[in-house]
Amino acid sequence: MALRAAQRQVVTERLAGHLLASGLARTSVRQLAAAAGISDRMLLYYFRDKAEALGEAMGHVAAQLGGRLEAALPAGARRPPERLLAEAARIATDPEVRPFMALWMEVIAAAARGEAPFAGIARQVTAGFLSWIETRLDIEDAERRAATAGLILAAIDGLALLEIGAGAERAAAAAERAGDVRFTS
Amino acid sequence: MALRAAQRQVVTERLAGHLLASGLARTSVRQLAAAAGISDRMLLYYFRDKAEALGEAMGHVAAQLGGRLEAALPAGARRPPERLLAEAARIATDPEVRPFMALWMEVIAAAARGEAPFAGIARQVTAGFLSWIETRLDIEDAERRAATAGLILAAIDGLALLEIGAGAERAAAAAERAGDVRFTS
DNA sequence: TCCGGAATGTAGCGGTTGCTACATTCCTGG
DNA sequence: CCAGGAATGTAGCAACCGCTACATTCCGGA
Repeated sequence: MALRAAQRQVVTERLAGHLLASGLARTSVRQLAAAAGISDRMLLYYFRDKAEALGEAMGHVAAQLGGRLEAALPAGARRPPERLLAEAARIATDPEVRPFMALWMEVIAAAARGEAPFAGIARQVTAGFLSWIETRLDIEDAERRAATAGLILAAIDGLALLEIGAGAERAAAAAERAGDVRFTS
Repeated sequence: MALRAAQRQVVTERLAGHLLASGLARTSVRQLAAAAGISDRMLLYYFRDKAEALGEAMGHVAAQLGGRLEAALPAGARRPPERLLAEAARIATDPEVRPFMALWMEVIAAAARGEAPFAGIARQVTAGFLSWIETRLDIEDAERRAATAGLILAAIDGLALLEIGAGAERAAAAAERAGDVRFTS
């Protein structure tokens, strides 16, 4: 039966929604299954193990975020780093994007702890972000472009962190201040 | 007996060392006790519960970091934001400070997940960082100074995140690029 | 209609979690 | 020297963890 594949897809989408809503807090097999509206037995029928289920769900989340980013800031046009930083900061603090950033923080922390499968996911998503930024940056020198992309990504992630530790208003003020940043040379 | 208080202090210091070395990965009561060289029974004799033990240990870590920061960049002199950003980035990527930043990332993520006692710890430490930065910033307008401090803290935290997701070299390149940043007005 | 595999339920295994009841030893003040 | 609290050990509880063996139900093709 292809029923299994179809159900698996449905479950994956529900898991992605659950992760965006609840983060990595409630991610035991039983809790994930409950969130998807199935039994834990079936979750491990659709997926080999917990890591595979989380990996698929995170992949779905990443694809979702990718679509949003593409819509908000289409490729093609290359921007000066100042403008890209300001626009990226605006996007990252957008209420609709906030759940993605919050989840992203947890994934990175789990990766830092060495938890599978998050270490791989973190490297993959980070590389995607960096490439996304680089292709929108009008800096010719590749090395400088890479370093600038890294700094911009750091600023964006840092703003998300600041929001957790100091509240949304403070993060918003800092994001606005990012508009005053200029890059020499 | 004052023995209990003395032992509690020793245990607190050992727990702090363990957290710096291993992060929040191995923080079950039994694992914490083993790291401190005592039985789990005694850990919960010195501390009311796991949260209190972690709270005390994190407090000790924060104090340690505070001392290092004070030594590296004494208060008194106020610096332009560009210089402070560059110096703070240098300190944050210092190998001796790296364990603190790694642990800090995990605490923030745990706070985002709402885990006690990390939510409170995160707010407290973030406020401390922001105040530390503000008192070293030679910007007169209080609002602008606060916003700038937030942005600098975001950049530093973001660099630590980048190190996790993209490796130390990439983070170092981005940190160096931070030296090219200028603030208008 | 019945056979066989897909789909699903039931029950449980061995392990870890935070925490505690109870017993015992240690040490000090009177 | 002994009473009594401080300090410590032993054992275990109930809940949860990821995962699986086994039984059962469902359903389409021959």
